[in-house]
Amino acid sequence: MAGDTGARNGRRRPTVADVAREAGVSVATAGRALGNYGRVRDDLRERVQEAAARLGYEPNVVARSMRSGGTRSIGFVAADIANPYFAAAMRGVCDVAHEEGYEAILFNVDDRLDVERNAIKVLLEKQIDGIVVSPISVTDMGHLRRAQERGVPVVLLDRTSARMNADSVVIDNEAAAYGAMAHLLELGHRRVGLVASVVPHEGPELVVREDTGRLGVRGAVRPSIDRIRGYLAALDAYDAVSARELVRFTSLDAVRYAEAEADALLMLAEPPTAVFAADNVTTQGVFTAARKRGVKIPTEVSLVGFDDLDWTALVDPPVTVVAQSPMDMGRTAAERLFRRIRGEDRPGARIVLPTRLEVRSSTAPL
Amino acid sequence: MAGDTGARNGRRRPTVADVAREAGVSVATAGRALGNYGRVRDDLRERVQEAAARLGYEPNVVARSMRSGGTRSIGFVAADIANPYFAAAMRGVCDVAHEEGYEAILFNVDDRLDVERNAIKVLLEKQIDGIVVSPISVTDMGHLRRAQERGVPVVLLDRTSARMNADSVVIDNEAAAYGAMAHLLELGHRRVGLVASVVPHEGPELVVREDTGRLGVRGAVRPSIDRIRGYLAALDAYDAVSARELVRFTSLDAVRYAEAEADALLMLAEPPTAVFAADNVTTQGVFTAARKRGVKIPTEVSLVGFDDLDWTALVDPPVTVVAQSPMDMGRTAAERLFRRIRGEDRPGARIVLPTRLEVRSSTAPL
DNA sequence: CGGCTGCGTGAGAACGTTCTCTGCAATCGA
DNA sequence: TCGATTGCAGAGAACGTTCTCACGCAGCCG
Repeated sequence: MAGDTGARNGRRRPTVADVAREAGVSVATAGRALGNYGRVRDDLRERVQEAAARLGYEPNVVARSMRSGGTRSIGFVAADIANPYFAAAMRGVCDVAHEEGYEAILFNVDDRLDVERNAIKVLLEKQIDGIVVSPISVTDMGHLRRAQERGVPVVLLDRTSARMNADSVVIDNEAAAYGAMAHLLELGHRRVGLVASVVPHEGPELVVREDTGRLGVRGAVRPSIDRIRGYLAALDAYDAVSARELVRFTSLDAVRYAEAEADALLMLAEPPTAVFAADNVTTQGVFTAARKRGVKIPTEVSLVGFDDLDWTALVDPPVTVVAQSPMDMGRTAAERLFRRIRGEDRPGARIVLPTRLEVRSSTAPL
Repeated sequence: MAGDTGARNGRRRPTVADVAREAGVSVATAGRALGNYGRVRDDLRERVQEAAARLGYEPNVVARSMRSGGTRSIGFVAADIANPYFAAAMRGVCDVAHEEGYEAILFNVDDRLDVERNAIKVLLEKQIDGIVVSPISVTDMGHLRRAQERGVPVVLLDRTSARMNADSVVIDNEAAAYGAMAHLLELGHRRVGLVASVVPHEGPELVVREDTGRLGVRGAVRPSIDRIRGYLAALDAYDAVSARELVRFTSLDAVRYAEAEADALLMLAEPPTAVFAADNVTTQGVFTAARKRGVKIPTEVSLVGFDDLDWTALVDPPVTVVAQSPMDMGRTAAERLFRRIRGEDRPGARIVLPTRLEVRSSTAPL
């Protein structure tokens, strides 16, 4: 039985030609009977199907793709599939693909633009029918545009880009952040810190506005930057402290950087009375930092996080978070993609899914 | 710009023939120059490559697969990709695949055997080169064996089956469970509950042994059953209470069932002083149930869980868990798969990766 | 100078499917 | 009864790549 674990054994897989010979008909007829196209007399169809069953015939999808040009598979490209956000999105994309009779091919790009470019290239070579991508950069998208020019539809997940005419599925990051901040500010907090993950070379630029002396932010339209924008807008609206030292950036990949930044924030001479963590990695970082330093939540510092992951409800105290639904986002993105694949051709739309502020016990009045 | 979002535009993608014509050589030569096989004179190779660049030629992988028979992609089939365990495993599989120049196609089967069978069928039709699968059933594996017979190697993840000659990558579930239990029993606990997820129709059968009156378990070699076995073995070794009412089964999909079972366990007239949760879903269920009922961990009940997920270290108290590394398991499985794909042909091996008992604060002396 | 070797090129087949086109036979209307 | 029409089978091309084979040419040796 040693030779049975997967080495090709001699017997060739039967093809349409084999079935045709077995059934005593032409290849064309066998093909029609098996592939359900054209017209075949009933008795012949049956004879062919019996022959196919006898030989254990299974169609060769590669050959089919070769003729048809389509592969009935789509690509999903994301920064890190082990991140619960993307895992859930992937799940949504996958489900819709299967409903449509398609398969999903997965690419992990680890926040590296060159890897993303290569992923798109490989997907195009594989003659994929469409791509759902959460692009690393929203400015450098030549590779995505090339896909479109090749006739392969692209849908952006969690990002929008002005440089591309494509559907995108996002949440209103600025409004969500504003809502989270409003909650803290209504509770009376006036000194609120921010910890946000940013992409190194596309990081936001914090500026001091000349007229008011308050902070502003410049940079492309990205989730993190929009959230920062919402944070600053809320500070302005409520006339709260707008200070550089209260704003902390980390890179997205590691929790421990987030934890270090959060720690520095909490240890300021004049520390914030509340913190808004702009994504799930920093949320975990702030929570951990506070616990390690023995800073009590919410009595000493209030916390609003981002993303309703399991743990945020399990910890003590449960964390108030901005909840979004990555699985729905994945589903929606895939649905839009299939509309394009079916030939719908209209200008790219920006689809905004709702968020919800899940108020729990990590926030309290000042 | 409305026509630019993905609809096929007239221009056909250039093929080797186009490049050959442009370079003024034969198709064969162009193919050799582009595909890096055979021998081509240097000046011709250059001319071809320039022509290819000029036309924007990109190889058609489908046509290549058609000739070669291989697709340079592998399939990954798992119950639920949104489950952190499988997401991490997927990550490992994906990484290795990319290192080897392969892609991974993902299938979610939602704990349904018919869906799994169909997934395997589709993967075979797609001429996939190999499959990593965490099969739902360890007895009904005809579909997996058929894949092997077709020459497609299969590696089992997190499961072993006596009915199949395939590599499998697992942990020693019985030993891991025994170790977790030994920890509790050494702390003096003698009345220890168990909550485990099982697959409905393949569930373990709990039996009372005639000689000793103590519990035994019958059933296929599955993670959950092996863990139950380890639990019972430890009870016997330490002469602890072996009682039916202390053993609770739930189905794998929902946390709330686990929570209900855990609740029933904690509310027994004579409740356990410690609980072993045999997987990550039940761990969360037990933790939540205890909190909702106000049962203090570890003072009123000690808890050992399974799987070192983020939240287990973040909650209060941090949970003692059996830690495994699904990402390594995914990597290892993929590595074995590629050895088979490269032609290695030897009897299937059972590869056991280590586990570690991560002792935290949810366990205390009786 | 003829045969041998080795290199590099081109023609053409092959992979397995689907689709187009031709042709045959039966049916129908005039 | 004849021509037009229809239904259906079969031959063969096409998809784009890779591989096999044959051939031409140069260099070498006997």
